[in-house]
Amino acid sequence: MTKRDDTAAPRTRQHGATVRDVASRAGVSVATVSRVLNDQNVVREPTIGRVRSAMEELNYVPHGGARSLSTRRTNTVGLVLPDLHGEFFSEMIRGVDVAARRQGYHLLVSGSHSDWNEMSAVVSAVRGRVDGLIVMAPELDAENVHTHLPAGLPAVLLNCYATNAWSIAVDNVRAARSMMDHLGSLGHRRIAYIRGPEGNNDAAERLRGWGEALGESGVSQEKLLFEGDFSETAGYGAAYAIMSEDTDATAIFAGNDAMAIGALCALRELNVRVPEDMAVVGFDDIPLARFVSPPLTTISVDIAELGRRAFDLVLEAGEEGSTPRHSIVPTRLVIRESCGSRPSSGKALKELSKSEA
Amino acid sequence: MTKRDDTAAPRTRQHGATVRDVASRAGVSVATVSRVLNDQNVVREPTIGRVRSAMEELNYVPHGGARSLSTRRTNTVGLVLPDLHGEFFSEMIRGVDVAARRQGYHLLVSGSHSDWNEMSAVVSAVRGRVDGLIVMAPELDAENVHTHLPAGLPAVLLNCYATNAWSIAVDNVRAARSMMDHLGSLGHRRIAYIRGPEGNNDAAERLRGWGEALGESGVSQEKLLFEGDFSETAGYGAAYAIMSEDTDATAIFAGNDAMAIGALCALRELNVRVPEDMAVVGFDDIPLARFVSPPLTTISVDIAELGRRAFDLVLEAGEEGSTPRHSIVPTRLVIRESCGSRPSSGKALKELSKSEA
DNA sequence: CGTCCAGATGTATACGGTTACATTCCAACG
DNA sequence: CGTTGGAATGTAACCGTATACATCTGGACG
Repeated sequence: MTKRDDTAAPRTRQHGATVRDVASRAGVSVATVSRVLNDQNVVREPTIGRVRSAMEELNYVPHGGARSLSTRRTNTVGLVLPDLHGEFFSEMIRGVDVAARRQGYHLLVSGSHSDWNEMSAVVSAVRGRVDGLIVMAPELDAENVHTHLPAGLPAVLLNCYATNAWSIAVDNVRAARSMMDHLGSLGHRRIAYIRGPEGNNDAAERLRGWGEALGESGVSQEKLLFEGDFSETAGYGAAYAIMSEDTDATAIFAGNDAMAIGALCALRELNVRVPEDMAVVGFDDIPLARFVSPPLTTISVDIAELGRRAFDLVLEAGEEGSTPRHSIVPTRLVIRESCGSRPSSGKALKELSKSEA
Repeated sequence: MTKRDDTAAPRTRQHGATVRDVASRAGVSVATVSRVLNDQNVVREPTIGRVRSAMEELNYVPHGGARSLSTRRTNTVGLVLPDLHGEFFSEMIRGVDVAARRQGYHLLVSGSHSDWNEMSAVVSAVRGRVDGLIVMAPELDAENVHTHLPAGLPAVLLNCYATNAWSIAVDNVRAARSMMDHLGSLGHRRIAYIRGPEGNNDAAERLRGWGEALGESGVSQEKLLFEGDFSETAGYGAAYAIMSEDTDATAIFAGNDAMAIGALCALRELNVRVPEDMAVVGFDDIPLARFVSPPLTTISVDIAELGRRAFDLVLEAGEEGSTPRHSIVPTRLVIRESCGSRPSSGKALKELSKSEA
């Protein structure tokens, strides 16, 4: 293999020009070209001009990958998700993207992982492509995720508490309790709960919030807890169960909006009026929530904000000598009509156009 | 600067082990390690074993960036979008992600670009980080986008026709015509249209489909075309205009579902029954479409499929000697109740649970 | 027993940048 | 006019991997 001749004209090739091409064209060294690129103010004006026009003429675009190898910084964060379906993930991606762009970072997204093996493979595959990772593995044991992450790669766990690891989560417990407070203030004491799937972190915490609040008001969980898996059909079935069993419940708290909407369907079929005969509330504030009848009282989670903060945490985790921190993002109680504390209006469009402003 | 000593034990550093560390530990050369990595079947079994266990012991993970620089392949595609809000982009990302993963590719996402300058900056910044690009620049002149893309980087334009450039688009014209056919078969002749924003490709093509079909049935567009910008409020306003002016329209075809839903709200306020007094149809089949009352007849676009195909096109565009091709993804007419060809049932849940199966 | 050959392994360069250190240049100063 | 010193620029060593080519190894063969 012949040694490369730097002074020759650019070789014909489909790949773009390099610093060396620019250097020889401008009659300077590669170092100078690099210095102009990263505009350190050490190059004299006339030289800068020569280099700039050489870059122009050759249509030079820096090679990000090569730069990364040299600087050991990719300016990219990875976002590893179990799935990409639905509003949650889309908002999450958007939040991270916004924060990343603001700091000049790129975003590498990877979704659709059914198990940790697949995730793990991806997590390995991105070494050298990202400076840090945001990982969401809701069904996995928090401590394990942490130890399975490549050492030295800053990582933030999403919706997942773990000692000795960076993480960020929605304040599910407090949110559930605030919903319980609200229902309590409306006079509800026996509040049935439709829980999310076993092993899901969010589900567990929301359940805990409900249970704690219920206990403090002196009501036993017995007969008030119903199985669910976050799907509409689960909520539908649970509502039927709640109405057919002897629960004395006056309100239904569903672990997420999808189940709440399923419950609403069931109650309508059973001719149970909402909220007059039974209050129904959900969790998540999905876009649909304001359109169902009656509009659903729920907990709003600013998911994009979650994404933004997660990104900031990754940067923080990447700083030398920083120690793991757990961040919690607050939620907001959204009172609509399904809980009975607000008169029915039936105008979804109003709220809709407001939210667009 | 001292020359690196390959035979020494791995230096302490926060960055992971390299091929050299593995090589010296296994008592072989870096070339052999590399060969084991890319398992070419040229290394003898005992050697493979030594290398493998050395990798294990050092917790070695290949450095993707370095590998890319060497092989000139990143196994990454870039997805450049104007925005990340909403179902469309989320599904698009999902579609591309699925297709990419299947082929062992990573996905670099970039959204939230307000103008072409921002996009252009990103497109440049990803040189050396991606093997190809999927670009959506709906408001930009197709020919221009193409010429502004870095030469030699395979790129596929989304929803954007351009001669001499790879592109893929939804078959808006045919879809709009099929909707018109359907309305025609229900006896509608004077069909009002609420258009999307100027300069938007989808909007223009859907409008064309409507106009052509209308013309062929001998009806003038005069008085039947209404302004809109794809927002609910625009549909809301347009419906008011349609009802107050002397149009004789028996059906409203909105350029997208959001406007159709806005129109439904307006008609309800005006006590116009849908579909008895006025048929309303949309375009896109957003999730909400089946939940509004009455459920909306619309055009379903398999956006994830669009994404998958776009990815395949990028790979094709990257092949040596391939010539630009334009791909079109088909749509599906979804008949619900708002057009009047189906009896009202009021059970959204049925369709919902079916779609989950 | 020397030769030859194929298969296994090693050496060194390239990928496209950045940057520590070396060198050059030139004006100011003794 | 020789020195000196700081600014501008050049040289070459890296970043971590892949791979063309060189070298080595050992068995088959004459």
